[in-house]
Amino acid sequence: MRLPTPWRELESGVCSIARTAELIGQPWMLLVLRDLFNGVRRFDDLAEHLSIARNVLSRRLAALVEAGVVQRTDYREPGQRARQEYRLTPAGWDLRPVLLAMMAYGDRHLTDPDGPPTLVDHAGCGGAVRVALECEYGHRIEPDTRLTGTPGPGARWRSTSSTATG
Amino acid sequence: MRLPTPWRELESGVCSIARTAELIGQPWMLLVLRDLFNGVRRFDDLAEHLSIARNVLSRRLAALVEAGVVQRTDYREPGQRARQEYRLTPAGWDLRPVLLAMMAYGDRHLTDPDGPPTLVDHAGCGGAVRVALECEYGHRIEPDTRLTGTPGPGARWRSTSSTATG
DNA sequence: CAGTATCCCAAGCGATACTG
DNA sequence: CAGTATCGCTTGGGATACTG
Repeated sequence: MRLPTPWRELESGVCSIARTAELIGQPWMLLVLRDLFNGVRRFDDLAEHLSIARNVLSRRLAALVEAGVVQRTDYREPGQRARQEYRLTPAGWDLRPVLLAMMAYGDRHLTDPDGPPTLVDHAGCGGAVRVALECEYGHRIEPDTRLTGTPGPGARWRSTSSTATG
Repeated sequence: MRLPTPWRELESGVCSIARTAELIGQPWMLLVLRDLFNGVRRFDDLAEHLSIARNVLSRRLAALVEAGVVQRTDYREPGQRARQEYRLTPAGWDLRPVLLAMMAYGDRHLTDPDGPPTLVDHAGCGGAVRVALECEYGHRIEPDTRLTGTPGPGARWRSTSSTATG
């Protein structure tokens, strides 16, 4: 089915996916975030673990700080000299579902036959963590469940009959 | 806290996030996927709507096909000549949570004051769709809930005390 | 309409060297 | 240890032109 031109009205710039992609779609960004979620906090540790050029890492961290995803802080361990660390902000933690959804996809479709390299569990009870879609009325959304996209308050586009995502 | 060197054992190559990032982290990829989810299926429509160079789009679609995310099919509308279309495979639909999680982040943190540009609803009941984290025993995972990462069957790294993601 | 081929050019990665 | 500055050099995007 040929989509009507209204789609043209949906500028990439006012799309939440596009805006998020602008941030996390940069090279290295997702891996930097992965390491931050995993508790790596120091510049040199990130640089070494990722084997990323230091100037690139510097730019990426700056972008994360500017986006409010990461906070740079000075701290001092007792008896040691001052150091700096990069720590996710609450906004940063809101990216966790993105990473976990990516991990779920990779585990399912891109993994060696022996199985997933990493298991993530709920620290409280040890249960495996899943990413689930649901609607506000509590219905589970299965992979093939139909979704509809409609213009929201900040929209610059008109409605179409198309589905799935926006 | 200084992470111990075991982290070095976690090659990026055997990380599900890294592998998924290799696919969807390429420039344009996320926007191509967004349009595919939204029902855009024809080469020229994608090229025009995204304002992407045609050769780049060609490469991206090829990568998606090779990854098994998209299937290229010939079809013919009655009375029309044959056309081709790109359609998400079931594996492709498994990327929907990634896109929706990105959208949720963008809606919350990167949106203009007037609100989100697009609303996604459960087609059955009209309820707004949310991305939720939960553990296998049904506990909700809030943004700040602690998670633990441990080596899985396909791991090439040793355990650490670190948390959150793998 | 649906691509592929070719070219040019800039962005930006990586390496290295340098400062607090 | 934690970065910034400089500098090639390559990758790869964009425009254009060309085929089924």
